[in-house]
Amino acid sequence: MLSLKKYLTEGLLQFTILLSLIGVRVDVDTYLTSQLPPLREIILGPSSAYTQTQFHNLRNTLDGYGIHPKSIDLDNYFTARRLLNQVRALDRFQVPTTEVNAWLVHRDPEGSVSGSQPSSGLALESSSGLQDVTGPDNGVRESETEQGFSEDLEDLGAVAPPVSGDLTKEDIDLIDILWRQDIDLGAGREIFDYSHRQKEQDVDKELRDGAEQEDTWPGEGAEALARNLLVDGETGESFPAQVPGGEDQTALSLEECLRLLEATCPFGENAEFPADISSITEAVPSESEPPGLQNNLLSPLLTGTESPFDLEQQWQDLMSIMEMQAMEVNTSTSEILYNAPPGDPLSTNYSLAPNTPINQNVSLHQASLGGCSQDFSLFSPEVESLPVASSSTLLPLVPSNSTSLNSTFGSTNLAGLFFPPQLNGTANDTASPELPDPLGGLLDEAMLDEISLMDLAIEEGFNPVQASQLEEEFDSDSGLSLDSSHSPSSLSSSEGSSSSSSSSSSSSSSSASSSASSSFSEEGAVGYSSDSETLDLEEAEGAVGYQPEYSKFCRMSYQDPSQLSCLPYLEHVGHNHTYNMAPSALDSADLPPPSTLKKGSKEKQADFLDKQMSRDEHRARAMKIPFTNDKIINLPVEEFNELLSKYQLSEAQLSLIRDIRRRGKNKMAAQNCRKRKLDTILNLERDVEDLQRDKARLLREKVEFLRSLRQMKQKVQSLYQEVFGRLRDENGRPYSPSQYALQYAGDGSVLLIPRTLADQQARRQERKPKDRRK
DNA sequence: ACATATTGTCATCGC
DNA sequence: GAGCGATGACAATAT
Repeated sequence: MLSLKKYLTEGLLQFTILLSLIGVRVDVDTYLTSQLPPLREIILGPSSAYTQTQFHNLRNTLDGYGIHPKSIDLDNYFTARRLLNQVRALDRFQVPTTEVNAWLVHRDPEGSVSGSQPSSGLALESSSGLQDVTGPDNGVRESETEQGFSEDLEDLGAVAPPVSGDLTKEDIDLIDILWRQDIDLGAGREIFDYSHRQKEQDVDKELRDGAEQEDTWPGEGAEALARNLLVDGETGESFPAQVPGGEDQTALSLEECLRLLEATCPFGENAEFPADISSITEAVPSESEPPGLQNNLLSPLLTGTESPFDLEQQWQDLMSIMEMQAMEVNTSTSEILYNAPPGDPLSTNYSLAPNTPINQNVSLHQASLGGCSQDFSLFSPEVESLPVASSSTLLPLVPSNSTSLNSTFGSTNLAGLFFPPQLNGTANDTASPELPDPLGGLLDEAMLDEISLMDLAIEEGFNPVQASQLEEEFDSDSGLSLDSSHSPSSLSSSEGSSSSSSSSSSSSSSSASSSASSSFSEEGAVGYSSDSETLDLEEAEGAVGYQPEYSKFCRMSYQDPSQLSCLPYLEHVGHNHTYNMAPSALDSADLPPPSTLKKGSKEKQADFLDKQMSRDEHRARAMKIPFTNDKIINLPVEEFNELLSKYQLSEAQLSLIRDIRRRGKNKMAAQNCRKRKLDTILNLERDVEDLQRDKARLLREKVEFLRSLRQMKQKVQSLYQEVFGRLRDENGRPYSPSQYALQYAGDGSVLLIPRTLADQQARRQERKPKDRRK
């Protein structure tokens, strides 16, 4: 039964991977959810395990790199953040190629990083391309899948807050209890995400069908399965499965293939990732991929020929199509464009040759600068003298398409479009003022910016090839949702726990906390949870300070809420205040009874407690201050004065008490201040990330626009040349392009006018938009 | 022993 | 003006 199940699981997985490699999208979830519940159980495991997984993920995000109040490890935490940033940066432009290697390290099951971070590795993978193959985690996070790449990453690293934000305090407490139980049982963090859940899953499984203990952990998805890791049901250890025969090698080789694919295409789409390989796509047409979608970029021009449409709608269509294209087309955008499958509208209708100037199989540099030069040549006078040569590589358009041109460019002087004044490399200024070309200004600017775009790209360390490959990660809606999830919405969630810290400081709240990061929220709990951690029982007995804002951190504290229970009197400072406790308690603590066997230990305890006391506490005890420092510090002024009035205190005592109060308050203020400072830094860091992401996305969109613009212009040019070339005078001879030009009228008619007249109109129209700008 | 990080304290400012 | 919080700067302490 064991081998059968394992074989089935691994076989399915390998088959799925294989199918994915050749471009067939396999929606595992569909099968799992709808048809084969047993299969789902086999592969995914009991659903309860998910819950457990998520519970532990709360505490073990990045496998312990998330900040836990019990183990504040900012170094690890920031290391995790750096790793996260690196992973995120993979879809940013400035990422060097070497960082992709770091990504691969994550994937390595034997690697130290992934070995210690099973959960993070998995989620990273699931967001990187195996999502459809790896069912389990996907199932849990299905709703988040559309949030995009970084959203998943977000959930990984600093994610505890958003999750915890949805949890009730009881949930947190439960998590704490589970956590401590795990710790008490000697369970290391590394087993929380894997073995621990494995054990639970095994238990569930035994209860259900008496299954064997050894099984791969379904929650880890394809990766774990591919690793052939087995988990000892008792120890929780995971070890490589000894798969008889060559299965293991097969799995490894498949995984190697995946890695290779990711290395070459590290920003692959989740499901469509394999389908992006055009050759594979050609060999095995993908069912899921909309046919010819990537080439629908030009469809507005084509579809427009059949039905009248408004320009705005057309533009929106273009935008949406480009977005879809950006999502669908990945690293091999150019390949797909030029190795388009048969039946593709672009290739069939336009016979766009691979040598077409609109060569997208180039780097951004080529796409930009080349595009510029191309545009210049496109509208340079040589074109008109070489109509045949140009049109040979261009598209034979049916004359009826001219209506779309009319709709697209309005009353455009086509001659002006293609034979503009030399000073202006673009032809959009020729749009008539009566019916302004909606594309005109935009395109014009876009074309002008194209040059600077390249500079910008270079500045950014923008790898053009990567950029062209990256266009989808954040593009369109996914990118937007990403961004929104990063700043505004994630804010709300993360702030749910974190704003407690920053809200106490009213000044920096709105702006600084407006994009509070989840890390931030964790941070908020750090300083004080550590303090509360050092609290001993004696502190909980009453020598606690009033710290209303800190009480909000109780939820993040691992301590038993029954002890601290977020009471207003909560000592946040890790000091021992027992010196001012009731004489009886004080005696028992500080004055160990002599002549006992435990004298030594008592003394040690007293010394320990003595060391725990702060200087002010020592001073207070020396001055025999009759109440606790906490009262001195945290009582409201009225009560404080009332308290002072109850005792006959010397001037020295009063002075000391006031100093204690001042210092105590200042200490808390300093802690708040430092925490705020840290929060601000983290927020700024996050803002920078968001802005960089936005910038990259806008840059990609711009590249897309320019690309489509060039294509449209090329089509217009080819149409013009097609029409012009077919015109014959009364003697049956073609018109000379140097003497005549076509002018597009607003009513859809095309006029053949002398070149001089066309030039005059072009100049006139060129002036008017400029006047309008002034 | 040294470097670095953390924490406590003081001075000062502004509310 | 007292009280208090915020914060820079420095020192003490911890790691």
